Amino acid sequence: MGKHLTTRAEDYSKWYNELVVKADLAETSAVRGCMVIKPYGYAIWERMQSILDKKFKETGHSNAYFPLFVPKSLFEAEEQNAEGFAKECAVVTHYRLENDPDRAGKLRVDPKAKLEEELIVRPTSEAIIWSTYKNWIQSYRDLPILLNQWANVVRWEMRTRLFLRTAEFLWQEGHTAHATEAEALEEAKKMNGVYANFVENYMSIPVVQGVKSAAERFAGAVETYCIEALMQDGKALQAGTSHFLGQNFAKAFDVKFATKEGGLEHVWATSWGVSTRLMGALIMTHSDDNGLVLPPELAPYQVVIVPIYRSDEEHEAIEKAVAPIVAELQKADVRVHFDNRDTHKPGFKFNEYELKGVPLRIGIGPRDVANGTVELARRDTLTKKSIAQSNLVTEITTTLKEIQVALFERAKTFRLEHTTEVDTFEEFKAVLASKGGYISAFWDGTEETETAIKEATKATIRCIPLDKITEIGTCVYSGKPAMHRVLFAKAY
RNA sequence: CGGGGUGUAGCGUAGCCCGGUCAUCGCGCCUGCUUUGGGAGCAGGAGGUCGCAGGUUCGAAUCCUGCCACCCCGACCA
Repeated sequence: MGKHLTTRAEDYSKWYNELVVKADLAETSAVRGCMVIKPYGYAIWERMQSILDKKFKETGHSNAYFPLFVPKSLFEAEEQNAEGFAKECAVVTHYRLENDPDRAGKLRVDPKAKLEEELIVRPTSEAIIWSTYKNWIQSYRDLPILLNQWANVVRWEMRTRLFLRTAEFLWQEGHTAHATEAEALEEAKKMNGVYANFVENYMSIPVVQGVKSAAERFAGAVETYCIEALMQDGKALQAGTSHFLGQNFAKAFDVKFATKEGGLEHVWATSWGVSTRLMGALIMTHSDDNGLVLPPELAPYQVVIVPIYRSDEEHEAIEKAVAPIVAELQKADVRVHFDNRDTHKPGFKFNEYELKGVPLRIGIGPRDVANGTVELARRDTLTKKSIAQSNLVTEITTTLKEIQVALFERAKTFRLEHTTEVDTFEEFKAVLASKGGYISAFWDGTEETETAIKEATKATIRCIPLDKITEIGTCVYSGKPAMHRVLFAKAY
């Protein structure tokens, strides 16, 4: 068993933190709970951003940007939302510093510069955006509004973890306004589907699409759709959410529109988001004891070329052989990197790129130059084979596609093996304690039962799957009638 | 904010109980030579207010007090 495959939280956590740092993705910063995303980690995030951004545009959305600060009066307008985030807000109370009269060379907050009204650093932007939409919407002709923003938000969490939960994180948040309930509901479902498609096809992470129980729902939402992923330690991770907000925000911010028929109605809303937390999901889903494993779609470099030589003559011959390979791969839109550094030995580079998860590695030395071959190594299977340079581009483009699918299938198999149907609470607890993962069980639909199970086991309802089968059963906890199974798990 | 743990070079650590050639070792870094198909070898070298502030003592990494930071578990949470 690899050391990464452990359900011991402490060990897994240590493995995860070390990997994030060693693979050069990110590190903790001196600022409480915050993270520095390093160039390599950010390059992966940029890949994710560009793919998602394209999908948003394809589905009719535009990008915009709204302020970081939300005046307290606006923030508290939608009460459920405000209450939900109240305990984790950073608050700006002053706007100026001055020299400290008691400590030379030091500064203090100028007590005279206290703000009339405090500014909340956005934990999410519904409030600031809906206070703006109020001015933009008068008629049904102004609808729908389909906007997205790439931004940072701040949630003052007690305990943080690189990528998974940081005090400040990067994300995108879509905020849409619609004339009808049906259209808004459709939008919320559609964007959840966009997320599922992205996470499965680009990140190679299988997800369950579902809706949240009332207790797990976004504060201020009528319905929360979500995608749920399963990590290698058997814990679930919410990978993205899409909320149908009903008319809650329109009512709170008094956003009405004149209908075609001459009536006046509140606008229907959605919001949806994914964050740098997806980086955490990526790391925890595919990595092994040798480091990160990146799906080709997201890898900043899909192929790295490592030259092996003794003499300058050999080096020159290799450079000459590599040049056309690089050109051809680039022509085929393969992201390739020729690591021609002479400061590190091949063996060092092999390990470095494995740690960084580069999907394919080409090794080329004097033997290959003589034979017209290269050595091609796969990161996901750690296998190597010798192939002819003439077949290289085809071989590589095909293999990259294979890896993309293989990673998904491997993760899906893992999920299947870690999804257990149980019918008694004894089984429920036993499975949770032994192998974790998803537990599919009948639930009577009440919050009391949900809470009782959470208190007894730490497991929560991850979602009510969209593809649930309606059948008559008895609740695993209360024994009361239940209509369908839901997924329970311990979660991040 | 509760419970537990840890702070010694860029990183990881030994020493702490029993105060005194005690600042250890490994990785990394620098120089030179030899190396280069899986994290190179040898030789030499640089790098530390032992988390911070007090106290006890002839003498403190070591004992005492206070503070700070980080990690894990809980509460909170994407």
